[in-house]
Amino acid sequence: MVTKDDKEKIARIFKEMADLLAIKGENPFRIRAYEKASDIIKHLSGNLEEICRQEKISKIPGIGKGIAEKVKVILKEGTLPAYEQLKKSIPPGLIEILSIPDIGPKTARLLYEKVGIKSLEELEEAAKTGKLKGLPGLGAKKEENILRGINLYKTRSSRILLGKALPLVNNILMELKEKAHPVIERISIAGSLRRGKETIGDIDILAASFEPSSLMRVFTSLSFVSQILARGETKSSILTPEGLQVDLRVVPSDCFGAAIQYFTGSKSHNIKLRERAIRRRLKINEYGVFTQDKRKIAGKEEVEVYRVLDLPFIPPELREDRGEVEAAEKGVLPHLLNQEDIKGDLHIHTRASDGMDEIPVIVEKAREKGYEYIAITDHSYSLRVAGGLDSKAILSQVEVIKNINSRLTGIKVFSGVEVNIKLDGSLDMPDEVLSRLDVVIAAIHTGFKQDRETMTRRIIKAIRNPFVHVLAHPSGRLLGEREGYDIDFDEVLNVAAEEGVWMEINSQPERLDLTDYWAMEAKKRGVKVVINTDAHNKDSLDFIKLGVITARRGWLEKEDVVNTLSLKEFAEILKQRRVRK
DNA sequence: GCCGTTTTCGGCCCGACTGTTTTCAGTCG
Repeated sequence: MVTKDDKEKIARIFKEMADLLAIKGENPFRIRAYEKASDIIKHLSGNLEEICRQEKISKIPGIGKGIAEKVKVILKEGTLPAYEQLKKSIPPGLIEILSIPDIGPKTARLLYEKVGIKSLEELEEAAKTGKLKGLPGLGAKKEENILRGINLYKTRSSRILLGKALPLVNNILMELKEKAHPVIERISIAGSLRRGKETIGDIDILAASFEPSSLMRVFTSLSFVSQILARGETKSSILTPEGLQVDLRVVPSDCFGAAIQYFTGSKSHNIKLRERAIRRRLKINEYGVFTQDKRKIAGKEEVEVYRVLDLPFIPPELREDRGEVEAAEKGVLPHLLNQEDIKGDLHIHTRASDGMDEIPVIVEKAREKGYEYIAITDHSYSLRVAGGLDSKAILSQVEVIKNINSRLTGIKVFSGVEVNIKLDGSLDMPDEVLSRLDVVIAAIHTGFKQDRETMTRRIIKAIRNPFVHVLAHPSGRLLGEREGYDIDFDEVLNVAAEEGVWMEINSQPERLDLTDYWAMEAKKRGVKVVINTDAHNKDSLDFIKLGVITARRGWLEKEDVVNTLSLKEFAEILKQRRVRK
């Protein structure tokens, strides 16, 4: 039985091998091959053992005979001789010091060979006692930087949530524009933030300016700057007091398109484009696309870069080298859904359970957002900590909602529940009550640590209940806090496809669950998705944009998402499901 | 180690910044 964990394990082994080979000073292209293989396998869809058995593994671009063989060995033996061998020649503790800024493989090797450093602790000790300066290429300044880097590494909050980074970068942009607007021609976020990744390592900003040096001067003296890491004519890096790195790159405005393409990444997406350019005897850099006689044929607008490679514009959320370049080439890129396509929110809590607002307040906010409908889904009885409602309370809420609807025009409130899935997979509300609700969302809130088999059976039992419409936050992960449950998600999706149960993309910043990856897998199996906010107050309805970004990263189109339907269409779907029962 | 519109060898994305150099290596994105 091959699981997603096996993919992760193999990916980890290859990444570690890449790092160890780098420290050994091996051929950089061999190292990149391992890194690339690690990335490919981590994001591979389908059953890995099956793919190997059918000899399809070496057909995957980036995986050749050598790596394919190694994957098979790991699947069979659980480990890899070449990897074990490598670990003997280079202490694996060295890998951690590669995370220190300014220390790469060359420096790590130097430290190991000349000073015998094998771990981060030994590095810190050596730097503190001044044992580093005097080594070739290592002066007092570098030693100082290493110590500062270690401190930063230890204190630095790891990656920050997309939902936190977006408001933060808006503040930064606002202050920058306010203080430097005369010299800013164009400005945009770039990097993983623009691609909408669920967590962000650092913030990348790109600007076009005819006076880069004065823009840099303003940037490095903004109110939130606690440390300047680098300051040049075209690139500066600073740290915020929270230890978040913000990079600003400045280019002339006729290069802005090429630069924003370049700085948006991802790295592997860009490498793929550059390889494509080389085949066309073109060269891409952040200043433009150039012919062999150095004539510039694109660069002012991002779309031109794709156009001269005979590709349509590829939305930033897709640029992860997950087949988007190939899809673009064939003209089969998805028509990604937009936030305006969302017509309702089906997972909302009120003061009846653990929410902060009453239904009419939420309705007004929903109306502002242009919604045609919402569903009120408070917790069910067994979730006592959240003030869960029993059958009687839910049924009286149904009457309240009926009453509210009778006075509303232009928007409809559906009554529903977020029913708790008990340890054995049964629901904590009887079917006859569920049958009287418009929308039933099932979710796990307890017993997260069940083993894979038990948890998989539990969830499958819950979504086999004919009254359940949606599985909420299906993986249960909390970014930076909790791993998802141990489940066979392929199996769950297959059952969901059979039963016509929808998978939720929960838009809470720390959830974003389904993940982009599993949203894509759901789509492949014909499982519909619902994008909800799980709002506990009216303002949280705005989190919907995070869910939409996640859906876009999962290649979802309007047709894949149930709550893009108009009220009429959506009510019809609900009715059809009832008939089926 | 991977790959092929220069196809089984010989390439492999490209440039900025820093610190240590007196012309460049290492790191980073």
